[in-house]
Amino acid sequence: MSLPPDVDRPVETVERAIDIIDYLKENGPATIAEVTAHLGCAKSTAHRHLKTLEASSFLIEENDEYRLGIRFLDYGVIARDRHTFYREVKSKVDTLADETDEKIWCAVEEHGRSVHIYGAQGKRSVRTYARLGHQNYLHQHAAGKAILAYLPDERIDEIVETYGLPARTQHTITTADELWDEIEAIRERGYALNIEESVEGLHAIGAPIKDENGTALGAISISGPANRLDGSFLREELPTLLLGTVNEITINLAHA
Amino acid sequence: MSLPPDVDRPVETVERAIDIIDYLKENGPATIAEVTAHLGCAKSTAHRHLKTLEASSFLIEENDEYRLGIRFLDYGVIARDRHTFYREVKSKVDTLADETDEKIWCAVEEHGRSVHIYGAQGKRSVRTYARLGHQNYLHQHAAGKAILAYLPDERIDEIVETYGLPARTQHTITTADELWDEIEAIRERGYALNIEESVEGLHAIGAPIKDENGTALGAISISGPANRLDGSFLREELPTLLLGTVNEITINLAHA
DNA sequence: CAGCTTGTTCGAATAGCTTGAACAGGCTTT
DNA sequence: AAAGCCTGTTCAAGCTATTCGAACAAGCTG
Repeated sequence: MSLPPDVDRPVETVERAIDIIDYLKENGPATIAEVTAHLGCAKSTAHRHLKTLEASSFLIEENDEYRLGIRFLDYGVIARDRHTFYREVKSKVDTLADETDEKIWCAVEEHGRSVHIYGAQGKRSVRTYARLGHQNYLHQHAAGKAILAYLPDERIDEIVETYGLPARTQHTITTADELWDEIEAIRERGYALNIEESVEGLHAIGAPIKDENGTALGAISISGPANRLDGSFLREELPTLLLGTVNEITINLAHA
Repeated sequence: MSLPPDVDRPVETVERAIDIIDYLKENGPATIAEVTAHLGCAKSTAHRHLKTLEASSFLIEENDEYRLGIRFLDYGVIARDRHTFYREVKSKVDTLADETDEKIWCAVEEHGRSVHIYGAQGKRSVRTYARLGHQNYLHQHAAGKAILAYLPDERIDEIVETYGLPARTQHTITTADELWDEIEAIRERGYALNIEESVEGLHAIGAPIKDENGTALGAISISGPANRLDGSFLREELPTLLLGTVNEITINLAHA
């Protein structure tokens, strides 16, 4: 919960190791020379770090290049499976995908951002930038906004202050005033809409899964092309379907 | 490739951080006190490490406990998506699951072990210990044995020497002689069988996906209950189906 | 065969990690 | 209400272990 901490005296050696991992994540496989240049340190230092990370299979050496190991999947899957409602949500999300034939995402909040922990595609579902495990800004998409609206007000302020409101498309919410109006609307409706705010031509609706205090634990969204998800389908039929599913999940969670 | 290296002078501070991550992976969420006890170090040291890892969202603090962040999924999914044949394999595996109604796994080899990078379930597919991202011994299951048989002989020796041949069931191969006989058989047939070697009551067949040199890059397996996967279905129909799929993938890879 | 590049090893210096004690805050207990 | 006992957190000092840079080995290229 909360936000990533500002550590007074972080363990710099560990930060360097994380820096390497992040570099490989962003830029793909790299040689020692490349990593050395990125870190701005001695070649021998980079070498020692890479070999240490390789010993635990976090990194794999292939043709004189280091890359991220599939081992990360193991940790990610375990983290996901331990999430309170993942198992509960999975089957419902699969059902929703079958019923709507559209793309369904389930997201949870971590450190003031949203992470997609499960996705199911219907027959006609579109591919977007969204990816399993990817961190997103809460204000940029339907599931994120649904989560945001059901967090305590002071928490929302904190998050906006920390990350700002960067735009993705020309429809993305970029000012705090707009955001609070939107949150008001979401709280009244019970669900969030995303009208081309994350991807041009893409509409979506999202609804929160709440704990016993009414605070959002995560959210589920349905997304599809703007021309298909529109009018009463987007604003009446889909919300009914989605809120029904979310309601079932919430009840099951309360009795688990 | 190859095996995890024996590092001469590893970065011990990084090893400690990995130790924390592994502890949380094995034992679930833990308090600082618990981590301190596990590491056998000062409370302030554990604190500094935990906060450093939390700053990058690898760990998340919740109710005075630290747990693995869903962020690991991000790294894992990226590592998987970059794998040469993942995209190629995924759609074929989905098709196989539809055609057979059984559980299909796709595994790759890393550091002499196999990792499941994708799984698809058919309507009747069984649930086993197998999990996405989980590391397995190559000799214990169909996909692993298929990979093993198509590695260079000296590599096989290395792997057996490093990890030994631990048993899972009473049918698991546990001696080098048995293993070499099995490898011989697999090389002749072109596919591997798993007759209750990983789970009692579970049969499976696996076939390798090879690069231009004939070395295994990974493998695909079909598994199901022993009573259903048996006789000519297991030894004729399924192999034909599986080898056909694997062949398609191999050809597509060669022209990519 | 020389010259470049790569990855790897090793000793010395000093940066920074670890420690243990002390502080603050939230519980429960008396 | 106060005392006690947990937590998590901070800080200065000592010494461990990281970092550096140079030297070595090995593989390619011209």
